[in-house]
Amino acid sequence: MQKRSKTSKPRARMDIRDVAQRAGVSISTVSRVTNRKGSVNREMTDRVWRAVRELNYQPDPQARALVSGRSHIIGLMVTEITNPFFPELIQRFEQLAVESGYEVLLASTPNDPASIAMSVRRMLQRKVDGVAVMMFGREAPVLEELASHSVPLVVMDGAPAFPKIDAVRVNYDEGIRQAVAHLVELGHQTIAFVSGPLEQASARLRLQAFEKAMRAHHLKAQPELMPESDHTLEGGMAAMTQLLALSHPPTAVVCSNDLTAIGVLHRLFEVGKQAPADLSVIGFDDVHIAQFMLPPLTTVRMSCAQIAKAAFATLRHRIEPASTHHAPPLITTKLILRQTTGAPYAESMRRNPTTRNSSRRPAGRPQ
Amino acid sequence: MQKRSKTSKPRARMDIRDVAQRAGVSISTVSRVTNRKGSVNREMTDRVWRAVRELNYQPDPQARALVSGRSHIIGLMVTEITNPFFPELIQRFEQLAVESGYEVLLASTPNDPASIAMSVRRMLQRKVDGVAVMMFGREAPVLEELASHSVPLVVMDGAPAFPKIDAVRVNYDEGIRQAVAHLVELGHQTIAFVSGPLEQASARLRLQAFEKAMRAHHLKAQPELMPESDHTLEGGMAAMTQLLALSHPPTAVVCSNDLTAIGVLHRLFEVGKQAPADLSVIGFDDVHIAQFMLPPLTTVRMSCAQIAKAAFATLRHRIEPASTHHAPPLITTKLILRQTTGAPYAESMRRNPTTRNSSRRPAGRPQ
DNA sequence: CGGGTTTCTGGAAACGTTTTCCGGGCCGGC
DNA sequence: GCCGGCCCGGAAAACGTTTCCAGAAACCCG
Repeated sequence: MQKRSKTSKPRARMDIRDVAQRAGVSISTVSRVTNRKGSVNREMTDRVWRAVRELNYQPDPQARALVSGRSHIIGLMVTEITNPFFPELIQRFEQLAVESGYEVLLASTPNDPASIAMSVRRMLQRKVDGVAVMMFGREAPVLEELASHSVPLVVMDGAPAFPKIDAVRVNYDEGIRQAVAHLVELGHQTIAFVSGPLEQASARLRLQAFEKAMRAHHLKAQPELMPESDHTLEGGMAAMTQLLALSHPPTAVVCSNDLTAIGVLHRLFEVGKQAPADLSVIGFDDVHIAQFMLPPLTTVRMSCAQIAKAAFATLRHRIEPASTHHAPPLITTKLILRQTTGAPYAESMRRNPTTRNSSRRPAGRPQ
Repeated sequence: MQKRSKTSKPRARMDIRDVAQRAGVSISTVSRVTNRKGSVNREMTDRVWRAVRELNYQPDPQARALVSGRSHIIGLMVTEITNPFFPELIQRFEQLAVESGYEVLLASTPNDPASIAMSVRRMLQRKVDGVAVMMFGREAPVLEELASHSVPLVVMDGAPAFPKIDAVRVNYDEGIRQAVAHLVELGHQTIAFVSGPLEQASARLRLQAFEKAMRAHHLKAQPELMPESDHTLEGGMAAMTQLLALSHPPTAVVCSNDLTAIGVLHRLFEVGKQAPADLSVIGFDDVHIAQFMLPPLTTVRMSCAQIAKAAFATLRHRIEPASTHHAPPLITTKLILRQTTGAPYAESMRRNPTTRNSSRRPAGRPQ
């Protein structure tokens, strides 16, 4: 105890011993009070809290983690950080984490297995309390390694649930069903779907939702109308190039995400055409910038706030089983009508420049 | 030593003691070897490394941090994570950090002082080795608090250098000069500038660069042609609404960032006009999506790779003065010509749809 | 050949917590 | 009134490192 007094210079940070001394109790008591573990006398509790306030004591997370084994850090693994959907998701997730006393360790890895493996090692090494995984395909090895160390895990993706791994579940069907129904109602028959990388579960699920919706309308989903892309702007352009080369090009395209849709619109522009007059385009995600496209992009909205909330809730429940936990809801999706969809073009209106401008407004506007 | 043997169950993680035992040396020696501090016999060094490999030993960062005081964590404070420029920056920065053995702790705070203060506290508590600050105005309090704890600090913003704080310096002048020159060459006389939030240093510097460029061309930068906006899509729209209401609206608009420019384009679309026929628009940043706008956005490019590199290099140099450090270069900016700029409309060409298309290519192409 | 200096090594003390263990006091029951 | 159990508080043992310190060995130079 007088060992402390040897250090002559005033230390910047307060110690648990300082608090104990000031409150006139032992350090064990201080620990018990601040962690709300074990029971201590009411009066002592007050004294301790007072001392904590007066000295502005903050326990050292490192020391705490060293002995307790819990770091109060949550790992966040992201690949496609370029996709504007993710920053929003990240921000929301981080906010929730902080509110619950966790820090967020970021790992924005490229999508190759080596980098991912490296990130996992880092997470393990830092002893994260849990990991949230945002969308990469081939997640199996990651999940396995983390799960084998029994690190709580949540994937924000409708991945088929591994035994010990939670997943945020999204109802892709509803939104995509609405999208296809909308197009059919406008009179479209040949509808294409530009899918994401099929190694990703979410991309597969979206594709399946599309196929299901098409079947529901007794339309054939032909393989050449369903190119596999990669959820990037460039990928969208490439896919559109493919579709334009077909002998019977589609009159409408549903895209697996907004970035793809924007790429499609861009390619369309490059060949001197535009939506919705020459092609109807529907995106997915409803990223913030979608409504600022020219024309504003019709898309299927998926609330990233909901996803972040569900993801964090399930993760937290795994980490602290005591915390209250209402089973997170199925994330909903729904069509947002804007201006990239309209009736399939008729020859009558195609080569008429005056109607082109007026055709910017889509034909039917339910809602 | 035989204390260890009491633990009967096999522990998952390897200890420094395991390594020492296996290599037949003391733990001090192991520490010295793995940290490359102090000098040890060549043969022993080999033995230690071999043991490390064989046991797959990874030191516990928590324990290491506890005693050494260095956490090997770098804080990353971001506000406008919605701005697509930042995800790219974040990813690059994180990658550099990881390559140098650091982790990145993310704090994506809203822009209010309370949240920022909270984030700073978290950083301080986790004993980050350094902090990189990405663009918020009113940074003074943060910087002061961190600096007072002598935490190395770098702001990615041309902020006027505080005494002890590094800043990545950007040459805004060059790119904006090119932008204005380009517009003047096309024949524009009344050129507007939609600025960012002037509490941000970077926004102020961009505005000043514009004013300087205008003066260089003997053009007046009138206040009503320089609305203050906020670097968001919505802000761009609002500013454009203002500009459209003027009795003598501008024929060209330079924007403080791409998001603003996209907002401007969108508002233009809403009133039935378009770039470049009715208005020339130039953005700033050259975010990836800019080239996918319809029409592709002419903008001033600022390399986020360069910024990330410079930021990390300066920060690292502060943290480990030993590390090699070439003074990071002034970040360059330059005009990227795309399709949102053209000659100011003349009545003769306005209502002529055929020339409209051909005017998409900007007239002059300096550079 | 000896003394001093340098190089190398191991032991042990720190770092700031949580947690276990134990003892003492108090209460109730017999 | 005595004993058992229960609550509460303190001492001390971890946790896994780095770092200080001291001693041994080797080396250099006179």
